[in-house]
Formats: sequence, C-alpha cells, structure tokens
Amino acid sequence: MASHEMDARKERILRAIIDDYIQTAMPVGSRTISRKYETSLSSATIRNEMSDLEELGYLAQPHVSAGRVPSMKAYRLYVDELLGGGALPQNPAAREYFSQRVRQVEDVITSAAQAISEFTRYTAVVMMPKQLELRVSTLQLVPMPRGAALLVIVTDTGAIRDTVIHVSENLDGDALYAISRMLTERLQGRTLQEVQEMLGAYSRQMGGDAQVLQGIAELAARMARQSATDTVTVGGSHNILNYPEYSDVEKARAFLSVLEEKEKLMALLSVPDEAFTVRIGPETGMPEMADCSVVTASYQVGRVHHGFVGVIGPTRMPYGSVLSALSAIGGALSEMLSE
Amino acid sequence: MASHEMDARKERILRAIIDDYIQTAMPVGSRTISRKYETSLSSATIRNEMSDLEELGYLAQPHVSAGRVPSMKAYRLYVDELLGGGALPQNPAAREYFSQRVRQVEDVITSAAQAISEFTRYTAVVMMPKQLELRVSTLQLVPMPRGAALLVIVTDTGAIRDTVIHVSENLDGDALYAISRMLTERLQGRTLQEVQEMLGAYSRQMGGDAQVLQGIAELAARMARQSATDTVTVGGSHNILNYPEYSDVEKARAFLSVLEEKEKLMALLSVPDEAFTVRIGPETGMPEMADCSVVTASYQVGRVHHGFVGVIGPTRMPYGSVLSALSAIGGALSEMLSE
DNA sequence: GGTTAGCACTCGACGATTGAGAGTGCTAAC
DNA sequence: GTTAGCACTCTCAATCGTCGAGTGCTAACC
Repeated sequence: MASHEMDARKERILRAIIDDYIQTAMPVGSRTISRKYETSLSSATIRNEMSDLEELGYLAQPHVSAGRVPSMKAYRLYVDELLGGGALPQNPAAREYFSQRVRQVEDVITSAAQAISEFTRYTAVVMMPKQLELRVSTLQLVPMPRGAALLVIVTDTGAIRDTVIHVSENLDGDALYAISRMLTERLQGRTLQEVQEMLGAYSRQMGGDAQVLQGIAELAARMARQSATDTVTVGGSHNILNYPEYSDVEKARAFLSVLEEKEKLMALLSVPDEAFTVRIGPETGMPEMADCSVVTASYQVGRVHHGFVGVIGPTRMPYGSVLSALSAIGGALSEMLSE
Repeated sequence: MASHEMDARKERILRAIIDDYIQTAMPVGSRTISRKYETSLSSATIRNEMSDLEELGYLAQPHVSAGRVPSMKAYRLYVDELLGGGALPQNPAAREYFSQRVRQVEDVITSAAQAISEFTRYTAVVMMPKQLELRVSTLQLVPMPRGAALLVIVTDTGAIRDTVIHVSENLDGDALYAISRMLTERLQGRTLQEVQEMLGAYSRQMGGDAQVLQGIAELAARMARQSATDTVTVGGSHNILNYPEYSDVEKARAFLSVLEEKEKLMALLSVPDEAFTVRIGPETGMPEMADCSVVTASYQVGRVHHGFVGVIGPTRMPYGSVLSALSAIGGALSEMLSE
C-alpha cells in the first residue's frame, strides 16, 4: 500500500516526534504533535500517520495507551540524515571554550574531555591510541634544590615525561647539562626499549651516578608502558545523573562502573576509522549499554588518523549539537596536536 | 535518677547500636542488640536502656515503631573516644597502596585523593593551602622537535611547572642552555611576581626572541596564580552512590554539585589546624551537608602545617577505619613532600 | 481519497484501604 | 534489676478503584 511508505509528511512528523522526545523524555502523543508542530493537521490525522510509522518500525508504544517513542531505526534515520547532509551546525563556542594552554599531550586529552562534557552536559571520552616505537629526541636534567634533579625526556612526537631523581649534591647545573648532552647524544633516535637496554652499558662509564641511570631507565620504562597502551580519559561522568533515564541509582551505578573499567570503555570506543560515527543502543555491541548511544568524532595529528573524541549518553540525545561540539573539539585537538 | 546517667552497660549498648547502624543503615531494634551483641540480656532490658539513652539524647526514633538510630551526639561520643583513646587502628595497607612514583606536588595530591577514595570507598578530598612568595630556583629550556622548546620552571619549594613555547629554529641545545643559564642567573631567588616584572627589562637584550620571554612571563603568571590560591582535589566522588543514604538521585546530585563548587568545598574543609577533626552533620556548618560527616587529617611539610586530607560521606561512617586510612595517607604525604 | 470529529476502549499513574510485621512501652511476675 | 507477655503504633507492600491520557476505529465531511 502507498500509505506504508515514507513520504515527506511522515518524515516531518517523525522528526517532530524525535525532537519532542529528545526534549521531554516522555512518550509523544498525537495531540502534542498536532498542537506544537503540525498545526494544520488534526490529531486524528497524526494518529493515522503514527500508526503507519509504527508499522514501518520507526515508532514504538511503551503501552497501548501511551504516546509513541522513537525506535533505534528512527534515530538511525535521523542521524544518517544529519551526517549525510554534511551541514553540521557549526559551534564556535565549543571551540572557544577549549583553548587554554596545556602542557603536553595527556593534558590536552584530559582538558578536551572536560570541555566536551561541560559543553554537551554528557559524559565525554577521549581516546588516544597507542604509539609504538617512540624515539627519544632530548633528554635533560634540570637542577632542583637539595640534590634533586628533574629528568625530562622529550620524544620525537613531542611527548614529554618527567620525574624527579636524586643526584649527587656536587653536580651543579653545568655538570648536569654536560651529562644531559652526553646522554642525548647517545640516546637520541633510539626507541624507549633500546634506551632501557643500553643503560646497562653506560652504567660503568658513569661510575657513582648509577642513580641517574636508574632514574632514566625507570622513566623510559614508564613512558614505554604508557605509550604502548591506548589511553582513554573520561570527563563529566556524573553528568549522567542529569537525565531521567538514569534516575534509578542502580542504572546510574552500572553506567559509571562501565566507565571505570578501561577495557570495556576501550571496547565501546573501538570504532571504524571514520570522521563521525553514531552507534545507537544495541549497535554499541555491549549489552550493558543497550540503551545508550555512543557518538564519536576522530581527530588527527598531521594527516594520519590519531584518536577519537566521544560522548556517551542516553539514546535520546540531541545528536546534532553533540556532533557539532565533537567536531569543534576534534578540530581544535587536531590543530593543537599537529603543530 | 541514677538510670539517667551513662554507665558502662549503656555505653556498650550504644556502641553496639552505632556499629550495627554503620553496617546496615537500618534503624536498630532491641531484639537485634539482644541477639547479636548483648546475648546475656533480653530485648526488654535493652529496650529499657534504649529508652534511657534516647532520653539522654544519644538515640532517636524515626517513628514510634522503628528501631533506634544514633544521634549526632552519639557519633560525637563515639568519635571522641576514638580520638581520645589515641589507639587508631594502624592501616599499613592504605599506606602501601599509595606509593607510586609521582612527578610533582600536584600529582601527589591527585594520587592521594585517588588512593583515599579507593581505599575507603568514600569521596576523598585533598587540600593544599596557597603558597605565597614562591621563588625561582631554576629555569631551563629543553629542546624539542620543530622549533619548539619546553620551558621548565623549578621553585625553591620543588614545585615544577612547564609549558611548550616556540623558539627560533636555529637555536640548538647549547644555545638554549646558554639562555637558560643566563635567565637562571638573573632570575634565581626572585619571586614569581618579580619575574613577571623583570621580563620587560630583558626583552631588549634578547632581541628577536621575545617569544621566549613571553612564554616565561605567561608561565610565571600561571604559576603565581595557581600557587596563590588554595588547591583542592576531589577523588572518587561517585562513591557516594554506593550508600543507601543517596539512593535518591536528587540527593546524590546535590552532593556532587557541592563538590564541584570549589568555594563551598574550601569552606567545608577550612578546619582548625589539628591532627584530626571529625565534623558530624550540622557541625560542618553547611546546611546542604547536614547529613554528612567530614573527617580530616592534616599533613605537614617539614615541621610546618601544610594541608588536609579528608573524607566526606554519610554520618553513618566507620570513623575508625576512615581515620586510620587518612592517617596513613597523610603520613605518606608528609614524607613524600618533606624530602 | 484524504481529513476530521466522535466515541469506546485500554492501560498506567495515583491515592486510599488493608493486612502483615517489626518494634515499642508498659505491666506484672520472677 | 530482669524478663515475659501483651496491647499498641506505625511503616511497608499489596490491592483496588478512579482518573486521565492516548489510542483505534467508524462515520461523516470536503
């Protein structure tokens, strides 16, 4: 039958239902649509259309006498239109928001997660995939008071890591610099693994200052460990409490505990390498998250894909504005990390 | 009347009630005490004693036919005994737990908050009071790839802060070191404020490398700003959801939003300079937190008071183990920060 | 044919009612 | 001083009826 195919009016009505539901979190009735959105049509007409939309799988009724609720399929259509249209509403404010100076990659990541969560009022995740084969670019000892020194390792990718180590009190700034130079000369270009291996050889040459070498070895090991695993940061996890879907504390806790298990979180974020992805409910592939959506945007460093920024929230989510916020922050992230 | 004064048995019973209530969060009935704690007494006897304890203000009844609930006064007695007795159960595990290497003061603070919250399963706060008059100890530029450099400022207290700045591409490591030396020589011992002021004077001497000076000025300003305000870190804020007191989402949200307002949090933590404080309910002086307790322990750097570690949770809290955890972490913190 | 008014029907939300259970206070006996 | 017994109170959970929102269907209308 003709009435069982989508036409322009059905789409308008469906969109109105989705919009209303996203706002109110309450099943949408025919009268609501008739009054608020399609004022030229009566509720009875809307009812007929809704009935068709239900048969087409776009709507569902929680009970026979409640309004309609959009199905996953409806959200999918809505989102695909959004993504296909290419016309993401631009969101300069989000970008503005996230423009503080930050010191190194990890800080950028954390602060991006903060920015996204504060801006969207949802839970934000930022993921940075592992970087193997990090190579040392500079290694330097900065003098500190009382026989301490700050050991700084900079890699070719610009990652910085530092730690405080003890050194002999009689090493002044120049001596530390001489050591730094020597070490940099020999270790530059080596991978972190190699650095660890080579330290044995140098320990003889350094004589009593084995402490320094041990400090370096430890830091290199820690850096290697950190860079060899994907990093994922969560921001604004308790934003979830703002949404009636999680007014049940048990649900909220279940949600939060998933966020605490890094592995699950990784799994949730391991998405195809596309500019944007929206996974709705079961599409996340995780039963615990069956009534959540995960929206991600990828960001790059240089021209190579790098990581994801994302938002996790109820399926009822203003995908448009979330996507544009992610796009803005993702863009800012790309810029900051590319230089 | 004699029966209206505390005697040893009343104290035992009161303690049993508090312990049971801390465990179960349910009003405690006379039969429970008679069965689980004072098996030689019948429930009727316990009832009489409870009635006295209520008259003395240590117990309250939510309704006429519920069990009893300890009052603030009861917790106070319980805690004072704990504090007065001096015999805090030692808790080496907590200390063990918090022993990772961390790079600088802020990291220690954050990781202490993490450790406390994971260990006690409550929300933890760590506060570090402002440090005025920070003086520069070393200032160093570490070369990075592609015309960048990492600017590191170390203060006399061992605080480290760094930022990435742009420098002219033709400055190699030695040139950067020469600049670092020169800057350190002139700025060492100056306060951060002075550093900012003096930068104008040097900008002429440095010629084209005003970028460097600007970077330093910015970093010094940021450092000064950060060190001039009390810092407070929260860990494990959503542990609160584990407790039935907060099974109402509204309450949980109210609680969490207080934690987000730094000023309120500060107010909550501004306690007298004592080794331990326990403030119960209204004693916190904050109406929103009327049914919470705040437990703090102070830690020191050297011999001078420095800051607080604390736990915020429902009044029904195992004060003994919380205090010992705080004491352990506070001690570890003192050690780490004193060297 | 599409649109609309009208109406019967369904089902959840909400308030009142009720019974069961937990716990108390009191009294009288030990 | 302690305890058994009992009447009493009050919460909690379940049950029941009412109300209202919203639907589907039919018949009339344009």
